[in-house]
Amino acid sequence: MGASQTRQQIVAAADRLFYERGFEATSFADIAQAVGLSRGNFYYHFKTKDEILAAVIAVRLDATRAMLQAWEESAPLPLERIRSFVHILIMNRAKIMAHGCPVGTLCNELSKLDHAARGDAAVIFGLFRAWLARQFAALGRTEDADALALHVLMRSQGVATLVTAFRDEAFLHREVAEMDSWLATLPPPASPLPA
Amino acid sequence: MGASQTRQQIVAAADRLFYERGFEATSFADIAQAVGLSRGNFYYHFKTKDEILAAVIAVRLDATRAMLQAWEESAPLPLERIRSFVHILIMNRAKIMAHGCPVGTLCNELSKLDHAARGDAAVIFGLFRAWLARQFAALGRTEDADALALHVLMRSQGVATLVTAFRDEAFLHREVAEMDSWLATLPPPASPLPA
DNA sequence: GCTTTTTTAGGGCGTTTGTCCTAGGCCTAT
DNA sequence: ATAGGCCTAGGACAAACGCCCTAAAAAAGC
Repeated sequence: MGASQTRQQIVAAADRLFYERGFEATSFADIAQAVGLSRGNFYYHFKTKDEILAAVIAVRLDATRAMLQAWEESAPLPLERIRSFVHILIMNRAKIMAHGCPVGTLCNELSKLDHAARGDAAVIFGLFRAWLARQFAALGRTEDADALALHVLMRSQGVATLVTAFRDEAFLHREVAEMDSWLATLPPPASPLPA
Repeated sequence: MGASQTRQQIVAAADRLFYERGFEATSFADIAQAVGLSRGNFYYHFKTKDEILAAVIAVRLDATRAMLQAWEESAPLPLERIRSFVHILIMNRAKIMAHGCPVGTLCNELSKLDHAARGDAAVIFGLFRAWLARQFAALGRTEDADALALHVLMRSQGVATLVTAFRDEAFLHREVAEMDSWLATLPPPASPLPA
């Protein structure tokens, strides 16, 4: 098997395990076993655990960029695009209920560990933030586009955290519906903030 | 030194370390060192790590109950009481920026570990939820009191997560102000949801 | 077909983990 | 003063951790 293929498999397995179990709780052996590789062979592909983390973050960045672009291509209107973002809460509800938001939980963990890659993980949030801000700007909210973007991001994170804690799917649907109707009452007018 | 005093010191140190570094990342040795005790001596007070976790959760439950009661005693109006809750975001902003919300991050971590105490940690959230619901009910929102409670809880969690990721204090103050004005426009009327 | 490079398996390095035991110091009560 | 129970220190335990080396297999280039 080609080295780059093995590398991709390792990163894919690490990506999944870091999400499901957390970064620290996932060991070299866990990832190796998931890929069906010997632990020792790992060293050939990744010298340190931080190197794997960096690769996982890189692949998540790429995946996020691809997702954002796909949303932009499948939905012409900014409002629809923002809804695409909000609705990942519903699409991924099973995983979110079990393990939370992949981005939020990773950022939290790396913050606690005071890990060097802490900022890199936050860049994934930055991607969503900038993309959402562009959509709000396209809606005419150029003044508070970034604030609105953070507001939407904040709501998603809050819903993800509570859904993980309470496993209450009805709450998730209620809050998504609430965000939808909030978005509907939002358009052009540029008042100080949401309201 | 009395055993119960030592026990309290251990729990206090574990409480702090679990918050700052996370549960898994904190070792017996870390806690022992923080208290100035030998690692081995630990076994006399706590047989297992899970036992310490249970004690920490218990102490957090008590602290939360005490805090909620204090808010109730210092503020006669339900709206003021809810504001007391929202404003812990500002009061604890430094710690939240560094380590997130103690409750939310613990719930997230225990979920990933599939830990037995997972549900116990969520009970802390339940305390806030029930208390907030009572305040909303006192405001006349008996129908959707629980939904409103979860909504406020959700916002706090979202703000905490993003503040940890972006370390953006201005965002925190903006969202708290937004929650304040949302609360102000809320009172008696019983519409389907926030708005 | 042979040589060279890439990829693999397996084991072992030292350290740290959670857990547990035991010997002894301290305080109290008699 | 002495006996007893509470508390502590220090270390030992197997297991697992991240990390590293070496030799063989697989693949590639000539």
